Amino acid sequence: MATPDFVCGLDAALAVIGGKWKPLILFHLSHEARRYGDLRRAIGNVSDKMLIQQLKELEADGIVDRLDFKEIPPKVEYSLTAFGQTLAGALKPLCAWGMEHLIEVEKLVSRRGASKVAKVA
Amino acid sequence: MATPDFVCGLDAALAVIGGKWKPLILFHLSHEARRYGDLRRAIGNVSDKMLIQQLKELEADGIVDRLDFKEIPPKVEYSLTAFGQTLAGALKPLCAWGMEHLIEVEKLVSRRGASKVAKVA
DNA sequence: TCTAGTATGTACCTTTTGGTAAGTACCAGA
DNA sequence: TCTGGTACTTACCAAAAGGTACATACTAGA
Repeated sequence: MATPDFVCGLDAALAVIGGKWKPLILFHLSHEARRYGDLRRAIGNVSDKMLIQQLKELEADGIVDRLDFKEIPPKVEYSLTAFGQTLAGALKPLCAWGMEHLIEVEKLVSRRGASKVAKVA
Repeated sequence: MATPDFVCGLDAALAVIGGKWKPLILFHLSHEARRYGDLRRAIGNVSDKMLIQQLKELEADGIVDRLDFKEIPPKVEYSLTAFGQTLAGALKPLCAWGMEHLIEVEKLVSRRGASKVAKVA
């Protein structure tokens, strides 16, 4: 549907940061502006396609700024917009929660993975 | 992978509340315990399969409590665990952000939808 | 000249996710 | 007896998300 009916704002927020790499991007950009390749190395195991795609979406959503230096070889810097900063701020408590309960959550997730493996085997 | 490498806690949190209906469930249960059918009507357009599935996952993750009254006809109540409450608390700022920027986000999302429709047509 | 690095695009495929429709066991009320 | 409501399950299917591999245009350095 093109008319989203967000019930609790949470939906709205997740509509923006939903996507495997977006939280990471937000996280890494919240500290400072970064060049594309720099960002990719920081995140680690992202494919170019994914990173570019998510960056484009975040850019379209007004979360990140893309600064093209028009140089050869290409140089592009990504940073958070003011809007993106507010989002990053709202994300902090959740991030803190995740850090606080990291071990529990890791256990939970790996248990899920285990049961999935067991099903396959 | 069964060994998740959460970089920023955000990942961890999203691993738990990722899923189309989980935020809504958290939201509705954060106020009070609810019977299954009650919850389903509150959320609106969920299918039984989805709601049950997500509830099971949240239960397995120790986020919600399932209280089976062992009655016929069946009566089951769902509520947040203490752990779930902490998560709901951490979620509040994000929820507030979503509410605050609801109009912008709705515009963004419907724009995405529009371009998608345009592509199809 | 050949390789590597810059940022990005694109075609193709797999996995995951979400959704529909049906069925289960049981009881109450019309 | 037939319908509807309780909570839940299952089989099957469609759509979306994610991933791999390759291509681009250009330059610097070996």
